[in-house]
Amino acid sequence: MDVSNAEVAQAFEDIAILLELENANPFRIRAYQNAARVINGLSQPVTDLLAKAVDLSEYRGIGKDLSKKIMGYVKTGHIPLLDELSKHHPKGIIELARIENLGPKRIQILHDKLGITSLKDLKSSAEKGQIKKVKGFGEKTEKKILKAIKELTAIRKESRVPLHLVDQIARQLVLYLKKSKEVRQVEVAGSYRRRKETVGDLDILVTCNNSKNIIDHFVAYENVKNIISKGSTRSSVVLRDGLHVDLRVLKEESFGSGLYYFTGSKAHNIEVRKIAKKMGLKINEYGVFKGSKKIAGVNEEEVFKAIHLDYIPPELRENRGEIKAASEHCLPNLITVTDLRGDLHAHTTATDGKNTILEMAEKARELGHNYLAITDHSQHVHVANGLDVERLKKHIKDIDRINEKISGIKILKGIEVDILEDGSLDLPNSILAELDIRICSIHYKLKMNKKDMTERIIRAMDNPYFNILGHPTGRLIFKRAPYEFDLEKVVKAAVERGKFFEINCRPDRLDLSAEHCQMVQELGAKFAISTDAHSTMELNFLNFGTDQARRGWVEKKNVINSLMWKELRKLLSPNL
DNA sequence: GCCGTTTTCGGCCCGACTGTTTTCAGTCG
Repeated sequence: MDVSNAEVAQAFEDIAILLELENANPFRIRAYQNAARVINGLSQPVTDLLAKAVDLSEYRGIGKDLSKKIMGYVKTGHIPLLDELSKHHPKGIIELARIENLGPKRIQILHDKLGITSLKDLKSSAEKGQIKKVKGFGEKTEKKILKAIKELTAIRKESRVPLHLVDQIARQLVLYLKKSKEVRQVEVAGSYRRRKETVGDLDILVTCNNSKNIIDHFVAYENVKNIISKGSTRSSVVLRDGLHVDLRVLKEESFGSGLYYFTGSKAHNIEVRKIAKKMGLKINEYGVFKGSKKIAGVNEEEVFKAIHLDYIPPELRENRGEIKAASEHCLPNLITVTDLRGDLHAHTTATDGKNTILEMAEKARELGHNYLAITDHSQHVHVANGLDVERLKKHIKDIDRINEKISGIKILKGIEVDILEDGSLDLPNSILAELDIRICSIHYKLKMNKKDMTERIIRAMDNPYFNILGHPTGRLIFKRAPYEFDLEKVVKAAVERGKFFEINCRPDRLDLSAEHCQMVQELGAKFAISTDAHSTMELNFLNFGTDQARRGWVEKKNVINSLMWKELRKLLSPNL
């Protein structure tokens, strides 16, 4: 059966909820939650791994039993334990756990006392005022439940927001917080700081002179829709656009340990705290402690040092091997945005871009680029006014002219040429030969079967003029799944043929994903981090792709646009 | 259910806030 990783993870999460309802061993429950997280973080579908006879129990957090359950699920579409648990509990009970502040204990109580087995039941009981009468519940809880139901049906649970949108919200909020005279340090932690492609909520940390005043200032922010909690060191609100924001007030001597703690990820933190414990240390948001003596906490560097680890950049903190690497002093030398010497994918008014070659060139020069590749669409992409041979010839001359006119930057003559259904390229080699760079992308016929799509891409790579596979998986965040193909096969073919993979910086693409970056690098291939800019403003996107690359452990030596044009040029010459 | 420099049994990260209590359980991150 074709079972996606998300489905396997969901099944394990459901099992965890149902086990909680049965008062099962809490560590057994956690094992299912852990495994769900591990599966969600895999770079390849479990179905592929199993097809290659990979032993899933090699992954930390998946043991013999769960590995067997996954195999069974892939084979039969069922997990007997889940089926069994589902028999004991009404169908609607799992969705109850999605209501805020409603956990397994309270769900069980509501079930026992009021016979509630679904969201619908919950809603009607709350409306009738029955819930507040149950021991342990009260007026406020009942109101909260009603509100949560309303919100859940309004926005569903898919409340993660793309990083680039959160970026803007976070910047504004940080500026607002800094307006208060009480504030000394402000830092956004959480998955935002780890630069995940989507963010669930914002965790903001501050140090200040007076914690009550800063929390009052925080909840008074004009975009706050409602206040969830407001204590002496912590407050939680929802902004008008639906984003949850937590503010935590820290003491200056604990800022580093607090920042570390709230940056996460949770899986990373748990692992590190286990290590600390083995060393006889305790690590929490207030510092690293030996007995009652605090030995670190002012900054993150100090925290890492205290537990004998090299400094781990936030983007790597996912418990995917970074802790071991840090203890063995072999963390990757991650690419940074300032390592990049130029941009290898941009469009102009010749096709579907908003700015001219000259405008794009000037902006790229302003950004300090050594080069900018102009890579407009090829003829098959009619909707984008793609270039045919004649128009491309003229385009090449136009670029030559701009190069004569402008100094301080090299404009590369390029194309984003379509990979056609049969694996041929959308323009003849005779014209491709006149270009400095060729990005090859798929824009149509996305729904081919896996085998055909894999062959289509590899056949394209057989063309000596093929340089870079553009937005390699075609996914659009929240909108479109990657097309089906065997990435591993394609990477191996690319390595043999000297072809490269784009890390497309557009916030709605971020293609390759972090997990894919890691896998592609491990197989020995190299990357181009490119904006795919359709306007001068979008030339600023480089940081989003770089964040993604860093999350995928990508090293500077494996990014071709970290080279100056003189060096890069050799890598792009056709292998005839 | 997972895991192993306490290694095949016996542990498993840690604290804040809320609401309902009158000392704490439940939930969350």
